[in-house]
Amino acid sequence: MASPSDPAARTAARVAADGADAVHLEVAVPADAARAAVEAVAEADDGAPSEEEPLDARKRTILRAIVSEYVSRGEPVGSKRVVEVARLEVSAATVRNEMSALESLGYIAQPHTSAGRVPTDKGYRRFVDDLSADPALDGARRELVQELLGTASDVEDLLARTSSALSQLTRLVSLVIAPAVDAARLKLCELVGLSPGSALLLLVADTGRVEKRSVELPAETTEHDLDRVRIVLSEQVRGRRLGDVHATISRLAEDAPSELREVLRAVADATARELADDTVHHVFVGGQASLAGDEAFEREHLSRVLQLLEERATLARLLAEATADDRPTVRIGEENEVEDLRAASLVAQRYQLVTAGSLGVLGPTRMDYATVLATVRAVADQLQETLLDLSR
Amino acid sequence: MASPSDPAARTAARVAADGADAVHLEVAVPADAARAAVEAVAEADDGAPSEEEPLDARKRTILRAIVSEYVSRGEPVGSKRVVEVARLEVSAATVRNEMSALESLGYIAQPHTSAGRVPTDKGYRRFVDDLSADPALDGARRELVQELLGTASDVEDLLARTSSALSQLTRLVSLVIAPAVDAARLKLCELVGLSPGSALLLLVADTGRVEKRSVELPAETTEHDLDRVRIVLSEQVRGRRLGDVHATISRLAEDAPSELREVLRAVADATARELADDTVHHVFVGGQASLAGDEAFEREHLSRVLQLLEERATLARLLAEATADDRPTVRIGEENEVEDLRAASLVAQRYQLVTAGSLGVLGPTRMDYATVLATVRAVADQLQETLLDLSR
DNA sequence: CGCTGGCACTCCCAGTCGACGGGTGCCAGG
DNA sequence: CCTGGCACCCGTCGACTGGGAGTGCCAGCG
Repeated sequence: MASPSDPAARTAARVAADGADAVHLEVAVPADAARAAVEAVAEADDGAPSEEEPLDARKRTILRAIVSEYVSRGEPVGSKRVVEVARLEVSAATVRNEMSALESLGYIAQPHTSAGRVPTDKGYRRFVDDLSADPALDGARRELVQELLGTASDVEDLLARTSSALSQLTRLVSLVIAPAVDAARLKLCELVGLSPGSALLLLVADTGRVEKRSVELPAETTEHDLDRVRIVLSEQVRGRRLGDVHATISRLAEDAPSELREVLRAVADATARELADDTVHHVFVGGQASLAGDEAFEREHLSRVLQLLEERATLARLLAEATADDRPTVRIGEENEVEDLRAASLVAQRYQLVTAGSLGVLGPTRMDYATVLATVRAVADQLQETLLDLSR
Repeated sequence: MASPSDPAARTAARVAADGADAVHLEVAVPADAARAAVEAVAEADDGAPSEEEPLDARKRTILRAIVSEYVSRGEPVGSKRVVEVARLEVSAATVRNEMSALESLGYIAQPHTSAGRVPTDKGYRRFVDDLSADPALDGARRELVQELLGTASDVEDLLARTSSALSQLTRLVSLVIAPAVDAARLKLCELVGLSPGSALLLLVADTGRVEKRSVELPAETTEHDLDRVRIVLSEQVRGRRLGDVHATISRLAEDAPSELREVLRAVADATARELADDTVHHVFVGGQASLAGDEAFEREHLSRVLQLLEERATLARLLAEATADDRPTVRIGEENEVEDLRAASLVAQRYQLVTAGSLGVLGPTRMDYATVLATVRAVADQLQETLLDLSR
């Protein structure tokens, strides 16, 4: 599989090509088969990190087979198919008994009596927990990630491209939120007069992020006043944290000569809005189109999810909350608090810069968790690296 | 939102609500067939594309009734209903004859033999052309527009909110593109060192728009060099047009002392990308969710349209091209060159600032053109006014 | 005791049939 | 030129049916 003349181009072509009828995973299945064989013999009891009920090796194998088969085929999978795909040496009837057990444990369910089985949220959860610690992305894709994110003209552009890459690679909705800025140090604080009554306040952080706010100036403000304010600001604010700017300027206003006080107050007002609006504007969403193609979402439902994707503030909260620690997080179906996402899964990871931002993808619960996890990890790593490069 | 007694709002709500059980019809095929038939018989007016054939008053009334009834109800409308809704003093049979005539003229079509009639693209076109010159928005909505757009902290924020307002008011996909900047005058040109190897170039236009580009500095650049470059830039570039910046800085680089030349070249490089990326980043899209609710778009199709909405560059081109003159533009179905928009209509209008930007909405051909046109106009007007205020 | 093949059963799905009804086109008469 | 009447067309809906996939259970086997 790995001897191409032009690896990057080939991967790109493949990624582009198989979109039509979604054969998601090439990674997971063969790996599963191999691991299944081993565990069937060994049956080493797992360390049981959280409160998972013990599942014997064969049950685990069967569950794994059902999940990956259902993910790739999209149809309920029956006992016969399980035998084939998991290469089990037992009969379908035996598997049926096991499946019946798995069902009463809540890992799988049948859409209708006498249809095949489908993983439940709990089943997916178990599947994900049982995944090998860190699934790696295959070389070609990793190269593609590097190619897509290696260069960047500025942070914002980079994040936008990250989002685009993520959605292209996974064919899911991608979410990227910019690192919070309140801990970043200010490199520049500038006030630009646009017209007699108004000015623009510019704040540039050492991460390269630029915030701007228009300021309504008192009517009697002179050019000269403005110059003085500019100097004061530039001197006093530089080097401070963005989160402290409002307090700093407010204090300046109190101590300032009366003719400058009003102007400084206006500037302080402008910075008050800063932190509230802040993250909101910096959520990047890509690949909504993929949702429409997915049968998991009915019209009505689809519409609500798309609406959710437009509420940047909610999204930011959602993602931030899901990436509380450093490890990749998977929220499956009902595990999502948000009502509209009960049929969806979120795979997210944090990335570090000065402060952490996060990124992830959102898609139907029926997704190829192994590959998606690997991709999210790889993209997060690459993003972090490029960001580091950028502020090197 | 608007009060429920407000007729326009009621219409909008109804249109939005009954999407669920609307019939999907292929307008194109029967229309083509009909037109072919006509041309075979009549073969008189082949060469006249944009000229409207005369239509007697009753036919116009009937067409109008069919369009508005179909838009609000979503079902093919029969002769009997036309009589009711248009309050005609003739019998259904008579109307049937007229409808038959309208059909062979290509204004309406039947989805299947012996179903009611549905407007063709040509029918909508005629309907729109026959609309009273400028449909006004009712008071309540106009107030709402003002409320939504009256205040703004900066241009970008304003445009984002315009987009949101537009999609909420029309329940369609909204598109807003920022005014092109190359004619705007620069108020500030600043170079901020972020780390030894890199800096950030800031350009602020008198419209309040901020452009930023990161610049890779030559390794040997000193703090002092940077200060000198900063002064040169600040002096030489201020007041110029954004479109001329690249040329100006390139010239500066040639004339500069050798130790500054490389730095200025790097800055010039950064501004080269300016105009290309420019408009791309400043397209605001809102209300995608409304597409999902609409039966006019099949899954596959929906997905392609959503994808189109993510290609900002294409969108910008599309919209700019549609708003060549000052008047509101309506592109109905097949009138759109873009393949994926054959089932959609675009209603757009330009707004003026220093240079023109444009905004509009995109939705199924089956939309309430009168209300939508009025809304687009009102929003464009209000936006323009607020922008003017902002740079007063 | 666990595994197996066999078997009856359940239920979805796709296709067929027929009644129904809305809407049309045409025609003969005012 | 308009009208009521009438035959006809066709899509929709419900009922019915056969096929098929998958299950649960059971009796028998190693």
